[in-house]
Formats: sequence, C-alpha cells, structure tokens
Amino acid sequence: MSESDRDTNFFESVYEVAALIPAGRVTSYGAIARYLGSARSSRMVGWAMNNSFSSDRNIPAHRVVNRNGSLTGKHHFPNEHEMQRRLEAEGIKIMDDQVVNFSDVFWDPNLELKVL
DNA sequence: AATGTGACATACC
DNA sequence: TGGTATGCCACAT
Repeated sequence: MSESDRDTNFFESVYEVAALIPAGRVTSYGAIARYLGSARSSRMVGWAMNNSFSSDRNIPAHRVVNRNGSLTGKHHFPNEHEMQRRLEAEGIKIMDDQVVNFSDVFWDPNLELKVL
C-alpha cells in the first residue's frame, strides 16, 4: 500500500478493536494499546477515541475505560451521563463513575482476539 | 524541527 | 490516601 499507511493505521486499528468490543463488555486503553503492539501508547488509544467522534464509524468509546475501570473519558462525551447510560443499557453497572464487576465485564483483546 | 499535549500507567513522596 | 512526577508514543501546531 502507500507509505501513508501509518497515517491512520494506528487510529484505525484502535477503531477496529473498539468496534469489536462486545456489548456488555469493556476494555482498557492499555489492553488495546498492547494488542496493537504499543503497550505504552495507551494514551494514543484515548486520543484515537477523541478522534473517533470525527470518525466515519461509530466507535463505542463508552466501552473503553481506564485500568481502574473508571469512566475517565465521560467528560469528553456530548453528555457525561451518556457514557454511563450506554454502559448501563448494555448491562454494565456503574457506581461512582466506576464499572462494577470490572474484572467480570473486562474484555481483553489479547485474550479474545489473540488470533495472530 | 521543536515543543506541547493527552480519554494512561506506574512510581514515588 | 492522594497528589506529584516521569515515561511513553503518536498527533497537532
């Protein structure tokens, strides 16, 4: 392909993974970053999510939380409660802006998508 | 080219 | 227990 691959490859990869997150599950930025091969690029994942609002595809950014299961990114949603509301709509319980049973609903792409 | 930034993660005080 | 500091990497200006 073109050399401009890396231009959107990283972001697009994030979108891919995020789009693969099953409803009712959540994952962490670090998990996605690690799946992409850049375990330390966890921040870029969040950044990609930020761009996801401008992305053509609907990215379930609400299913992406930090390592602590905290809805750190809710502030970036059109409505802060939108994120929590969507998660609850998928069966995820939110308490104090944190995902209840986080380990139970945690979806690790490295485990589920370790198809490489 | 250099500097700044950011929805994280980890370590240290 | 919580704030501060640093690392880390890719994007924006």
